[in-house]
Amino acid sequence: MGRRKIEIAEVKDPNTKQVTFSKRRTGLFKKANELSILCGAEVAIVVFSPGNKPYSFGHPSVDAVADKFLQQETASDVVVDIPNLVDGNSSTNDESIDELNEQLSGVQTQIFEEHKKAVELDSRKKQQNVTKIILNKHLQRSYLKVQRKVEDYLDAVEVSEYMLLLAKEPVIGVTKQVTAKRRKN
Amino acid sequence: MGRRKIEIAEVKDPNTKQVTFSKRRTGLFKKANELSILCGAEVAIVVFSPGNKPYSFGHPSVDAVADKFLQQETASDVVVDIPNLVDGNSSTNDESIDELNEQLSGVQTQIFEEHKKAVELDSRKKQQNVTKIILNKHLQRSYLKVQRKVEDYLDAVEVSEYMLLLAKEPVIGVTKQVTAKRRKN
DNA sequence: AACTATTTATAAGA
DNA sequence: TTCTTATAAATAGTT
Repeated sequence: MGRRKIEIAEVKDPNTKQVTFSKRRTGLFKKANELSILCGAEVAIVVFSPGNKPYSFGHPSVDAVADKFLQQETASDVVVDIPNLVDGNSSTNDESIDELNEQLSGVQTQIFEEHKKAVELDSRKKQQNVTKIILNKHLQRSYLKVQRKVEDYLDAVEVSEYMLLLAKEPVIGVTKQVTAKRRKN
Repeated sequence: MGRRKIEIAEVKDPNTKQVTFSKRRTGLFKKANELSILCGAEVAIVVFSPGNKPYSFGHPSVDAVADKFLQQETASDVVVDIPNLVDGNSSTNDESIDELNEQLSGVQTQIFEEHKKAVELDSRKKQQNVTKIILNKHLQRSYLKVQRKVEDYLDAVEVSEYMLLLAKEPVIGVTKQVTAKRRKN
């Protein structure tokens, strides 16, 4: 889109590279803004320049979109991780595995929710200009809660570890069921 | 850039909106890819479609760029928050405040490093297909460490809270010094 | 920073 | 959806 067509390959001249970065970053953010308005889409972009300076665009905000994305990532990890533990190793008792999975995902949901609260507290902290002291105390409480949940969860994992030792055959049903919940992309 | 010029305003027809989103999301990611190659820049994009489906682009990866960005955000928060606490309230002893700030940022650095380790462990977990059990135990240890640091830090904050009660005059020097470290954007 | 000759993205239509 | 194409928009090289 210029006087000449250029190859998409690293620009060697540092000065040209910086100019190109500046122009194209502006263009990219403009496109992102148009996309968010035209389609009501949420968009977050983070870019580090050749000189490693951070630039960001977000609608409604980088943090809001990032949190939403990371939560989905976390949630899908949570669901996917369980069969990795069980699959390919097996068991003699499908029902007890199902039950275990159910217990685990319950605990994981709790961890997730607590973490979400901690993150939300942190965001609020940025928006309102409240003193650090009070909110950090809330954060500390949330961390404590998360930590207890993690402990509980690890106890549950120990149980499932033990069950693996007793296990004999692959539990394909569990894997299938959970794989379906994995996100694309 | 089409048969007609369009206003940058929400597209009403849901079908057109979906088509527009699809085309423009493709275009946006293409531009992002070109930017990353031409300029050697790190780029991460997350978009939620009108139907709330997540799409992402990342070079070298969304997680890598997001982590880097969030770490900077965290680090800058840390530096910026201290003067907010002190500024506009005051003190009688600049030296002791400076010293306190120094102590606090030391503790904060430790918190940050521990959190970084925890995050890195989590990323590694995704990449390698190691069992969940072992890594969660590491994570648990990291969380415990972070928590202890947070406790230590909060103790330090208590001290500074106490100093505020004793304080009488604004400490402008501290605010200036630290404000300069705030990132743009 | 501005300016354009060109290339590229894309809105509408099939 | 995918393709086509007229047109709008972005931008590479220049000033």
